[in-house]
Amino acid sequence: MIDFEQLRKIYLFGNDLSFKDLQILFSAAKSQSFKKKEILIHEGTQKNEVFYIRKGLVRCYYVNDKGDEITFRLLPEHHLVINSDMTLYNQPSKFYYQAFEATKTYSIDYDMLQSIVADNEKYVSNRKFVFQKILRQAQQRIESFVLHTPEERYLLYLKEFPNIINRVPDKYIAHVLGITPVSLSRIRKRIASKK
Amino acid sequence: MIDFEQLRKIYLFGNDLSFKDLQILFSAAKSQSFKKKEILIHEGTQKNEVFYIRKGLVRCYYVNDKGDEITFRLLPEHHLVINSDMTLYNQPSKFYYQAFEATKTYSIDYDMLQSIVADNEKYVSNRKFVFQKILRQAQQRIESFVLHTPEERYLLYLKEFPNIINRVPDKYIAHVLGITPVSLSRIRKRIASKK
DNA sequence: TCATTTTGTTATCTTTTGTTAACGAGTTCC
DNA sequence: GGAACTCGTTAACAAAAGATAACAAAATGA
Repeated sequence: MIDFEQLRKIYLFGNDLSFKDLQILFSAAKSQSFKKKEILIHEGTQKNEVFYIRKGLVRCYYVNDKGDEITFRLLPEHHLVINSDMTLYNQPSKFYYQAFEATKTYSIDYDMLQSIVADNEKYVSNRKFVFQKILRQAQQRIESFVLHTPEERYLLYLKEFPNIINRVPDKYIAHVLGITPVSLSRIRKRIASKK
Repeated sequence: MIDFEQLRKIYLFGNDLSFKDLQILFSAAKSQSFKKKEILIHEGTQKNEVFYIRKGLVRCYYVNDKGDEITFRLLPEHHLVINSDMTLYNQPSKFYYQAFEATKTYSIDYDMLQSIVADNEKYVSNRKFVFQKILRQAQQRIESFVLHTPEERYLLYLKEFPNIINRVPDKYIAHVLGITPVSLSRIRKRIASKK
């Protein structure tokens, strides 16, 4: 059974790609399923695979010197999982990317993707579109750190990712916001007492 | 007199662009000079001009509700000044971009740049290269907020931008790091007392 | 040169955060 | 069903940060 809503979302992820264009990508991509807690990208790996999350939620985290897991970002449906250390620095991944829910993806080797893109003008303009989308997220996140307090940052996150907050423990959100879980708990209490 | 060192830097800014390729760009770009405190991009502007800083230093800042100037980033030579609100959101600029030193630039209208790029395959691959460079900086900055303390963040900034710190007041650096000038002063004292 | 402004530091006080530990409510797993 | 683990909250204390003001040094500008 075809899930048209999902097809539409996938279609809208790109910019002006026809279904035929998407078909080329799909034929090169493979469909994968991950159980909860399975690792998509392992720390230290030099493998450069790009995942499109069809369903589920992926947690990107870093393990520090003390062995603590610091959640760096949370990726829900219709987001891309990219080994950014490989893509940007050609270095092994600092991060683990772990399915936090049962997750279904389409995935494709990064170099393969590049060569497909290079062959098709429409993909090139689409790449620009995707780059811009990623840059928007990055820019917004930096602004939230520079221009806002932790409390404002939390409220902004709630507003921007309402579909994430009830799916993961608060401690993950805390780390994403650059604060500790205890601190987030206090912030929540403070917000509640204001209303 | 041709400044070969500067030519080399400009050349290296791109990826595999020949001098002939650069010439096309140069002929479409204009050379501009800004005195200290002159504004390159005004808050609220919808003009989308891209500047390559040949010489000097540009301060990007935001004016908050109270009228305080919050420095968002500092851009030295061989960096790009981009109206990111226009480029990413098609919205008027939240920020001012101001020459903090006497500054010389090459500039070009963003849409013009896009059409030049679209006409030349080498520029397209170069655009990817520049996007990646910008993304690297963004990623690194986000990591510094999530994974490091303000003190570590300051030390990282010193290491990464040694050519900026002695050219601007510390209070600008403080805001870029997401802390107050008073707090940065204390951090500096703490660091000094450790040694 | 001299007055003005800007900048960095310091002090004081308040608020917030980090750290650690404890507790209870859920959840998971034998 | 019961032991073990996870999670959010709270408490207590220490450390750090924000806000504000005061002050001196440095930079700026007429």
